[in-house]
Amino acid sequence: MVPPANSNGHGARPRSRRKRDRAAKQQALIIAALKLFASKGYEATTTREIAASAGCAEGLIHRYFSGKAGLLPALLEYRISKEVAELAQHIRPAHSLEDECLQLVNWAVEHMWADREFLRVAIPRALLDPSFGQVLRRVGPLQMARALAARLRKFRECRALPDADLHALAQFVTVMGFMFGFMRPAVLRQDRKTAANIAATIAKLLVRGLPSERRFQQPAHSLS
Amino acid sequence: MVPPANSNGHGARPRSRRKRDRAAKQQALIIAALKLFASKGYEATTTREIAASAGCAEGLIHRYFSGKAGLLPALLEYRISKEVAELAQHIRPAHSLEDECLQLVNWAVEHMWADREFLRVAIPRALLDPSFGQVLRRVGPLQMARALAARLRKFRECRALPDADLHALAQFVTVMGFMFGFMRPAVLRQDRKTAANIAATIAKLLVRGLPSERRFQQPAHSLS
Amino acid sequence: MVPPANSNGHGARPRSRRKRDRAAKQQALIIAALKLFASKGYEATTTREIAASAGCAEGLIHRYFSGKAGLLPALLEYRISKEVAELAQHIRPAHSLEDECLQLVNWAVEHMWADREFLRVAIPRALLDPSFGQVLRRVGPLQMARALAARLRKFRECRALPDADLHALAQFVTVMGFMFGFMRPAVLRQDRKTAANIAATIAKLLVRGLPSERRFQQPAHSLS
Amino acid sequence: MVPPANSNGHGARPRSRRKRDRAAKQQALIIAALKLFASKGYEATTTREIAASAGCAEGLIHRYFSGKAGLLPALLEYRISKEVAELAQHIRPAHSLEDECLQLVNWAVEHMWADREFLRVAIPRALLDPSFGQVLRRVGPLQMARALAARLRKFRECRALPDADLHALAQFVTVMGFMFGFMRPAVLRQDRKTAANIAATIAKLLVRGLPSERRFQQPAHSLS
DNA sequence: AATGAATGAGGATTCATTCAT
DNA sequence: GATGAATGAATCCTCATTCAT
Repeated sequence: MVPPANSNGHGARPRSRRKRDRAAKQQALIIAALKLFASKGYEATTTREIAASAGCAEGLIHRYFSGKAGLLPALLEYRISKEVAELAQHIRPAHSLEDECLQLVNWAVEHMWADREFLRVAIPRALLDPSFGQVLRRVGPLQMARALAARLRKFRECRALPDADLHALAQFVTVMGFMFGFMRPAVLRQDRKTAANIAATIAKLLVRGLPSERRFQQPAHSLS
Repeated sequence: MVPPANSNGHGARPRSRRKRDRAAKQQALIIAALKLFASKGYEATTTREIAASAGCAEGLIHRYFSGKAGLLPALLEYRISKEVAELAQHIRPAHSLEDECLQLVNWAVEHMWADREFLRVAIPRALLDPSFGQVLRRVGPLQMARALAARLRKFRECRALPDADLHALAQFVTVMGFMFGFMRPAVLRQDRKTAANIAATIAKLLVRGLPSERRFQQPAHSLS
Repeated sequence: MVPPANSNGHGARPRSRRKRDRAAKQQALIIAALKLFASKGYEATTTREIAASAGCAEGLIHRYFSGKAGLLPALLEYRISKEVAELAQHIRPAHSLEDECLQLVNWAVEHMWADREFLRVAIPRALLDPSFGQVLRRVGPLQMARALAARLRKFRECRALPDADLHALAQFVTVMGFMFGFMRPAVLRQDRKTAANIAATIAKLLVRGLPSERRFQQPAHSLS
Repeated sequence: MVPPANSNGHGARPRSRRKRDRAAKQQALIIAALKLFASKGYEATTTREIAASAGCAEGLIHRYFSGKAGLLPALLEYRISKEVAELAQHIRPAHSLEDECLQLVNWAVEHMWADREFLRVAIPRALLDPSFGQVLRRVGPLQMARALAARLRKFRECRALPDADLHALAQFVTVMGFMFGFMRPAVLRQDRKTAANIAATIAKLLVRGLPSERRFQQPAHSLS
């Protein structure tokens, strides 16, 4: 919905003050709003600041988004449009379910940290606006968990895992990502490394209980 | 900062009354602020509303807390003073580490839900004010994790558990509580029961990997 | 200022079309402005509304009338150009001065009511802009009174009437028209019929004192 | 409703900037608003100007009148509260109906002129707000006509006058007052003297047709 | 000490006007 | 010449804070 960057083919010339480039201005406003809302909060950010930071007129906020409030849904859409499905495609599957889990937790932690600006804006909004919260759940943890589950299901070890457990595992990953990639470092100001270590330690604790190829390979010794 | 309910064992009238009144009004203001901040957000709540809801004059907010902003630290302190150490004392230790973990996760979920009003106020604040975030970490997850670790250490099974793992376990419990007791139901509007179920499923997944008495008792069959 | 409907007898196409279009758009803008100013007031009407209602671009208001304010004089001129001298020509002279007066008062009441849209715009303007007021007086009551006086002078009864009285009589007619044709029904929301009746009753009161053919002819009987 | 001037008994001392005198401030605001609305129009007057002119804070306009718009009804009430019944009591009855009529027309002209500030505000409002127009009719011409009719009825000559005529006569007086005391001089910028003369001439025209003591008493000479 | 009336800085929004297309 | 997107000055109003009572 939010049009892509739209660089005008020409090298950015002195460019007279008045330009007509709706898409670019919209995006500039959204990005400026994201930055400002994230750092000072929605209420404390003035439309004037946003316009100044985006390099355009205050009035455009009202023309394009019909008011300051309209920037919030636009923000959500913008982020979704960028993110869709780039989820777990950037990392290669590990060789074992255990390693995959550990790797995914690490990835989730990084991912959430990378997304912290958006989360800083979205979470306070979700607290105030139930419908915003619901949408956020759908496009956030729900979507992510689905993608993760799809990835995990490919492992042979999972054959022995009930579906509910598999989904729980996926959720576990998102939860660890959110807590130790965002809440702890970005909200509670815990050292990022410390947070990541805790996440890894917890993940290791959990993977111990997962079905293991190694164990499958030595079924004779297996307990039952 | 917030005077306790009112000591002054003596029956001295005029002074005592004064003090009692003052303390009562302070508390009334704090409680009113908590309720209003939680439901409408800090910025959208006016000092007039708070005063009205607390049944006293607007000016008192400034006299007692030196402004609207001063209500936030007062809120934090008030909550701490109430909560200290009531942590895990209300539930009896389970008979096994496994059961204890499951039980604690359940408890943590309930606990966070019960605390949701405070969290609704505190989290957006922590996002905007780093020092608030740090304090919150100390009085929140950190304190809780310590208490939980102390509880867990009592279990014999933990002898085999490195200290880091034990702390990770404690953190795991707080994380599950926060996510499925607060974030999911209160922020992302997920059904509370659903959230609690996911928490329990994840917890079961994890406890499988924990050292177990049963397994210790039957070392012969144990895997390694 | 407002070009006439379009002269240019020749069939020259492109230029002529242009002119016609231009004139048509100007008139459309004026009419749209009249309607909107009359119903919502000058200030509450936006140039965008006017342009939309006239079916052309906002910018034209500035090109043709050099701004919103320029529509007001244009409005005045437009109305004058339409109205000039159609004054008392639509009704036939009565047989006596008395009847003529009554008839003219009725006519004036109707006339002012028919003109209410313009008056709704013009009067508030005259209140704010002295020069507008003066122009309005000249093209309104003054012109009308002159035309009425010319008409009345034709009656034989008026020979006995000083010129001042004759002019006063003409003014009386315009005043009654304005008050009971516009002010009472359009501004003070009095029932139109009621207003017209009062006007007629007052007029009858006045004509009693006028010189009368009958009385001159039959002075002996006069008193009865 | 609007409390009277309320001079505080003390001689106006240096008087610290901050005073608590609701009634006085309300009135000051109303008077400032009347003056400004009358001279620049309602829309062109800013709340800041009003506050400055009244010597108090802008916010009070919203506290007392709940917004700029609230000043209009307040204005109406204020004017009514002052005016009630002072109507025709300031002039002594004349000795004949004729003289009374002439005298009343003069008075009405003066009265409307004295009220021009209020009328300058009220009439544009009535044009935009039907209910304002209705109220205005009731408290303006209607009330005035009633008072005038009561006065006129006392004259013996009126015994011969049907009630409808008597009321028409009263209306005639108000109409002349409004037109030549307000519309002509204040709106159409006609010279005040000229306007008053026309009013007098018209009135003389009308009184000629009224029943007359003299004529009744000396019917024989009447015609002259 | 408590009250709440008064203050006025600061913000979102509207809209006439300009000007790139 | 016509269009309507962009501009930003100017407005009403809110609300934390002050302070007379």
